[in-house]
Amino acid sequence: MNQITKTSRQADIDAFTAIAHPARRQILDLLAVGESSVQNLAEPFEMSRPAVSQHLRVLLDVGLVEVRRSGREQRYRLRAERLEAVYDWVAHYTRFWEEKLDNLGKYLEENE
Amino acid sequence: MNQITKTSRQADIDAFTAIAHPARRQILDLLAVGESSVQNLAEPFEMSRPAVSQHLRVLLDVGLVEVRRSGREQRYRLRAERLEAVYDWVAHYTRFWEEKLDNLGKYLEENE
DNA sequence: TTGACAGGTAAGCTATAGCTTACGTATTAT
DNA sequence: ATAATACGTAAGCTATAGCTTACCTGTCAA
Repeated sequence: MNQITKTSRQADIDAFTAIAHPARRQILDLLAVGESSVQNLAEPFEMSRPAVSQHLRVLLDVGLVEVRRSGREQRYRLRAERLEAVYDWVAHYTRFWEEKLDNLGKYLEENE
Repeated sequence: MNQITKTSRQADIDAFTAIAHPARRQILDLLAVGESSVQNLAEPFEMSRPAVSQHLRVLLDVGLVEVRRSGREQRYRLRAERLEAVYDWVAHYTRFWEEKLDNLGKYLEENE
């Protein structure tokens, strides 16, 4: 369409979409341990390294990771705060199964 | 490929994928209030009713909702427990921003 | 019983996610 | 200088998500 569309990161894809793919969740899990190079991140996967790069790009676009250069490596680091919106959304639903746990608790108390 | 593939619910798509689409999250939000008919669920959306039906089908496939017939209505109801896996995954990451909150708390204490 | 209502599903289309291979570009090692 | 390493990105392909319209079935109302 226009130049901006071409060059800008697409901000319209959100964290929910980013974590929908299992490979991207796994990448985040790896980064939760600590900063890592692409090589390192790509190793556990069956897919090609460029494929992993593309997943990293998605994560970068939504701000779930950040990069810095270190020698000839690109070191990726987690930015978990961007998961907060997801957490907030799901957290609202916890009451549905926690209620049941409460009920179970009551049941156990009353039938002891 | 085979008959089973044709007729069976595809179990390979998980809750993460199901909640990736904003419309499906909104549907779940509506159902969090209470059971509802398709009509009712479809009303807030721009898209056609069949489109909503298809989203409901996805939610049904992953077990996030269940249906029962009531007269000529199909009443959908939330099964939020299926979000527990999602919750568990994201919850692990809360420490990343809660740590920061803790640090802020300490800072405030120490500088009061 | 005939029509209106509620909703699922098939068919068909478009856009794009996700992968591959091939190539370009920094950076370091020799 | 040259080769090797560590990436990113472009090009191109396939599969499918997500939508539409059209049609079908099941239920209640007249």
